[in-house]
Amino acid sequence: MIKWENCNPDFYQNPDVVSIARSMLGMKLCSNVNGNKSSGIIIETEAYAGASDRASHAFGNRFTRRTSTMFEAGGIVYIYLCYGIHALLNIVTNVWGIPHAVLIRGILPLDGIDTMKQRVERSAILVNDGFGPGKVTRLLGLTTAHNGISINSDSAVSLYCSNFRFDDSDVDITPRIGVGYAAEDALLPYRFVVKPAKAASKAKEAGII
DNA sequence: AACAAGATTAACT
DNA sequence: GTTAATCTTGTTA
Repeated sequence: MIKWENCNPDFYQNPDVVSIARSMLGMKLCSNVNGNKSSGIIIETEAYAGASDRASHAFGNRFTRRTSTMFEAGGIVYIYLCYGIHALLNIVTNVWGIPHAVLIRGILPLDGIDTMKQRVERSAILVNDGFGPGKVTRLLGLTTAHNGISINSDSAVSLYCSNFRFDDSDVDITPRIGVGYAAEDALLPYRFVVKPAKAASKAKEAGII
């Protein structure tokens, strides 16, 4: 039986955003919006290393109304609109003043399936319906209105750890998606993926599903 | 004040 | 494989 515990606040302060992105795989991401609770196991992440990373909105410490969220101390969410349609969810990391973030690109749907069905107007939720950064926020009911809120059990967004981990052999490490404009930084191995079908079978073995 | 581009998705052919 | 949908943001004038 898996026991989920509130993520330690220190977890978000770690200076190594790439290692945080890897260790978030297998953790449980929960939302509580208008009293509707839902959750999923994180199966895909990307690290964005702030000032030194050409793919980051905060490259060169660019500080604007939008990026200001990332300069806050780790442990809050950065949610922005992409292509005018999709809300993308990031976990802000590192200490105040260093704009690191981890983009949540995929979850395995877990709790609150009925709520998710309503949100996507479908009669069923499949294993890959949370695979894709815009689909994550849609399933969880998160929007840009949630930008900047802190991550804890009383918040609309919370994150939980357990002794469950995906093995390295289950994790694909690749360059990040859609950042071709980032010159040499586009090639960095900052994306971590567990394919939905594999994640589902591992979660089943562990008794999570 | 105007404009080009974007950390995407679903529905096409 | 291609493309439309859709709109905020940051940059330039």
